Amino acid sequence: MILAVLEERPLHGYAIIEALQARSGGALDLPTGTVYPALRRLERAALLSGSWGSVGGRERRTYTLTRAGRHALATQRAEWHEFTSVIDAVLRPAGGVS
Amino acid sequence: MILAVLEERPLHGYAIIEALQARSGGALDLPTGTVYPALRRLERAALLSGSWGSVGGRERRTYTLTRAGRHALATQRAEWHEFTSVIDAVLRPAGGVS
DNA sequence: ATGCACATGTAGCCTGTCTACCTATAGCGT
DNA sequence: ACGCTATAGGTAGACAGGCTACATGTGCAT
Repeated sequence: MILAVLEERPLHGYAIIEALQARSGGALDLPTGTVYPALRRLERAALLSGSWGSVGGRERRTYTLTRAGRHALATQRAEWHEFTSVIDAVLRPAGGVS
Repeated sequence: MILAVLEERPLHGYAIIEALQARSGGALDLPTGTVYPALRRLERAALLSGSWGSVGGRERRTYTLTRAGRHALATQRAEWHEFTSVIDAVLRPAGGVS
């Protein structure tokens, strides 16, 4: 999901959290203790590149999707759809029309 | 998913694993170290009731959905659909037709 | 007799989310 | 001037749950 919100444009951590809230219609409210470590992991995995910048006196770390990140996003979107298909198949009500 | 496969009829642990494989078209192959502890948790939560029985000399623990289990299944199916909707909304490609 | 499918189970590792904290600045109202 | 709130980034430790690996034993076919 982080990769997805960064697809449009680079954002800093706090803005990523707000973007996730917005896109989910308020359903998601990921705490910073979840997002910041996740960003570190994604950066370590080279899917994001982060850079410090001072904007309006504020220190911001802005993250941008790398080429590998875009590729990973596409792959993981496909995996997500495959995953939900499998779960849906298992969860389908037993009540066959048979 | 375990609750879902038990909806049709009671099954023992090994058969639950096979049912999950079958329903998922082979995509799922949950190891016993995942399923058996899960069955314990579900039983402790009173969503399943298990009973030992000797079938063909084999000791089998057959699990049946409780009334609470059926209720939980319905609830969790709804939660799953809501959950995937939220994720899908976040993952949707940014490329709006706008 | 050997090995495979059936059948149940535990121990411990590992990952990742969450709660709870800490730090610091900008802008606003009083 | 002072405090509050939103903005901004971060860590530590608790906790849950899936997975690997291991342990045990039966029925049946070759």
